[in-house]
Amino acid sequence: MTTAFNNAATTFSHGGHDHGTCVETALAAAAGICTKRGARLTPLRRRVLELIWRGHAPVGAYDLLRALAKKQPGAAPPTVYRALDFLLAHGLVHRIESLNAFVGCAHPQQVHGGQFLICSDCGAAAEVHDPRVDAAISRRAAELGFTVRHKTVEVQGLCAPCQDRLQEAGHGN
Amino acid sequence: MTTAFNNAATTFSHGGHDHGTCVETALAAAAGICTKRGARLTPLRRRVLELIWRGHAPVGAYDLLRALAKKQPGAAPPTVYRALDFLLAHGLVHRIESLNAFVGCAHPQQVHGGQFLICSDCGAAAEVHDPRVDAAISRRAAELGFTVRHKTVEVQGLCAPCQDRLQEAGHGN
DNA sequence: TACTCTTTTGTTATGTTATAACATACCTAT
DNA sequence: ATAGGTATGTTATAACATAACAAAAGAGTA
Repeated sequence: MTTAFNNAATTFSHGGHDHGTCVETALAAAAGICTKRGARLTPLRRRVLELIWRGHAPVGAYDLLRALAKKQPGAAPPTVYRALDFLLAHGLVHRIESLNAFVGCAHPQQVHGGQFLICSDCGAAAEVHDPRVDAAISRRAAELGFTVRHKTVEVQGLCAPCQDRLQEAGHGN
Repeated sequence: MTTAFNNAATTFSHGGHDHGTCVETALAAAAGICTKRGARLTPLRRRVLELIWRGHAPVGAYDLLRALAKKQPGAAPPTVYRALDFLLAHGLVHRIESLNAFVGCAHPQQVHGGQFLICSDCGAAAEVHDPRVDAAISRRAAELGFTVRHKTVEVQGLCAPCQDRLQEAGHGN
């Protein structure tokens, strides 16, 4: 299967794609995975996942909480953190360490560490899986006798559309 | 110059090295760099850097604050965060995003992003600079039209000594 | 020296992120 | 129906970080 959502081009396309498709695909995939594993994607967990998939920019736990609280007055920090724990454990979302925020996983079929390109301008985070990056890290760790449990790769910078736009804006100055 | 401190072997050597040398070397290097740049390594900043270099495990800002407060009753969060800002700006320490903590920089001569191997057992973080990792990330970003500003690479796992020790402990079970 | 400008530090308050601990409700299988 | 596990509600607090303004300390100059 080729997941059509959340590659770098889509992630950084700034509304130039049908985001409803991203959300639907992600929720359907999540439901399927949970069923297969006997895990329960409860309404609350599903709702949190849906809120995370509202955009391609990582979302903070308290942003989720505020959104959740609109329809669910009893919501408190543990409500959202417990849902996030579940989603993280099943590889349905990733935590972006450098932002203390969470983003939907583009490839939830198997749990994995992610590599992320994070645009400082539009805030979107694209998940990439470069085997060369992965291999280079694993190789270096092995050389040093270090056993890898989890890799975090987060690259801050500017996505192509934002570069273009900023350059445009610069012409007038 | 070859910096003898804080390579993976030293970092993960668990007291099997003269740590006083690490600290002295780091402080001397920091002093030299600041002088060269016309930056002021004030007693407070120097003290914070020294506290960070007490060990090879990343230290939280509030741990630093508690240590600082023993000899400096007026110390408050901004005291330590401002010192950290200075040290970060001059590349004398790194922030470990996945731990919200700070560690001394092994190669402060030029400001740079770091790659870290972080042992989940002993807590030590070794700074590595693998050009292949760096190149692989840059190459992938370039392919996607993404301009890199800062790379974060943090690998959680087990260092060699901890693996050995845990295996030893396992024999009895 | 006295003045002034800049940098650094002190101080108080608050914002933001995350978890502990215990109570309640809800499924599910016998 | 009921016991045992899983999920959620609820209150409180821990841990991490910054805003805003005041005071002090350094550096250059008249």
